[in-house]
Amino acid sequence: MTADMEIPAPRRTRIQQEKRELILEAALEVFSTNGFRGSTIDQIAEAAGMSKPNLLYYFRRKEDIHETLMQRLLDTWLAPLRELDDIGDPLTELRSYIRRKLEMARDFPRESRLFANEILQGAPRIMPMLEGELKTLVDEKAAVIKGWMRAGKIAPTDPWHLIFSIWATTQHYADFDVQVRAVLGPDRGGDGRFEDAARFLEQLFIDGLKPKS
Amino acid sequence: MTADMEIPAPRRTRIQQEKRELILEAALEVFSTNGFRGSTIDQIAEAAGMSKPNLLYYFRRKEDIHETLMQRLLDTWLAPLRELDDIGDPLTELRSYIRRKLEMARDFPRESRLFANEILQGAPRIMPMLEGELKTLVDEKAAVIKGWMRAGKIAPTDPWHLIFSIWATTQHYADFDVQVRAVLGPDRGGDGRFEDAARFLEQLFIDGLKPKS
DNA sequence: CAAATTTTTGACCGATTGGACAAACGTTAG
DNA sequence: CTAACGTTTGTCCAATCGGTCAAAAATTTG
Repeated sequence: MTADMEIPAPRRTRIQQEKRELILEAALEVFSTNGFRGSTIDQIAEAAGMSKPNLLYYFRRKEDIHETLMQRLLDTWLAPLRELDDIGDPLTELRSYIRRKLEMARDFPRESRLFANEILQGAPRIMPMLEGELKTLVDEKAAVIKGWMRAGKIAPTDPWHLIFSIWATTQHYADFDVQVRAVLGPDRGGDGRFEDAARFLEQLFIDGLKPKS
Repeated sequence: MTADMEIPAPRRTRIQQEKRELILEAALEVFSTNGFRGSTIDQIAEAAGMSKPNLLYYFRRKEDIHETLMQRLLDTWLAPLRELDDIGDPLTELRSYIRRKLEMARDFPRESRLFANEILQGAPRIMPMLEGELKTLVDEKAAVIKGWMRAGKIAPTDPWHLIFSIWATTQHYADFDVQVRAVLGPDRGGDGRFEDAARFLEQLFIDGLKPKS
């Protein structure tokens, strides 16, 4: 595509695979909390329980780690949207999409923050993917949603901004978790906050704020 | 409070004030796009059109710039929420809050990204403010909103998560601007995207997605 | 066992970083 | 003019950074 693919190097040993996984796990932790430039190889090496030269034996450059991490992330990150399907009731379909995204924010907050960091800095490393793969997928799903609107199944509005609002509201609970917990306080900021959020978001997206009366 | 307040140094010259403003303006640009650790004093100095030692004559440490920037930010950042008032129609009041927040995302995207960067990294420098000033303000406004709900003016739901969702959806257009523009493409990603967003958000928050029928 | 190969490490390097400092420069007041 | 003060800069420094390298250690292979 835009550049030559990474050589599909034959990961020899299973041990080598495992060490690479170990490094990627440690790097996810470090990168997601400090950003790319804010993270050092030493930090990642220490988190992975090995020396810096040893880490560089498995990944030649710091960027290689980040790139590998980012490539994996994107697949799993877009999976929920890919599942959004034309079969079944539209409102139910959207409800489950919101729920899936919120579960991802709960279960994979580091991945969410890694992604947010990248976008915040102007997406220097994944811009082609945003304009290509991501845009294609969103356009496709926007068409599906537009179909639902034409069929009178959901209120007519802008499908793209609808998708943005789902991303924003759900990922907020991963990216801004510190703030959410600080504002909710010790009582309501516990594990229950995701269920509260799920309840609220469902109501917001389905019924809005206008009183029933 | 937690630490000794910054000494209210008597900013002597008006020229000195102006130079400090110049530096803060440049630092806002640099910090908001590279994060704190990703930014260098040299970058800020160059953006401000002066040499590094000269910059360090006005701010002794890199952290001082960031701290000053952050303190100013917080005041203006919470202003829209402070304006949320109990007088007037609740739905109208919420509508204007959303509009004001979206305008801030449009007009002050750098401030939004600076704040997002800080939160993403765990809010190491403003945690006390989140648990103190911010929580107090949000709790106060949540009480106002709860009053509206009890009066049947808006649908009963969780006021805290409502505020979160407004923050998330509006700031998304500043923090994830690159992604928004990439997905919308050249046609719809132009200046009109904020008006589209305003229209969509108003409908979402007032009526939700359920068809009128 | 021994040879070959893979893995790990200590030592090191050049570049960049935040910051210090004294000297030079400019401006203003007497 | 000149002394005092505020401003600017070139130079320097120690710490940290990403990354190299050769040699040691461990493991695999025959």
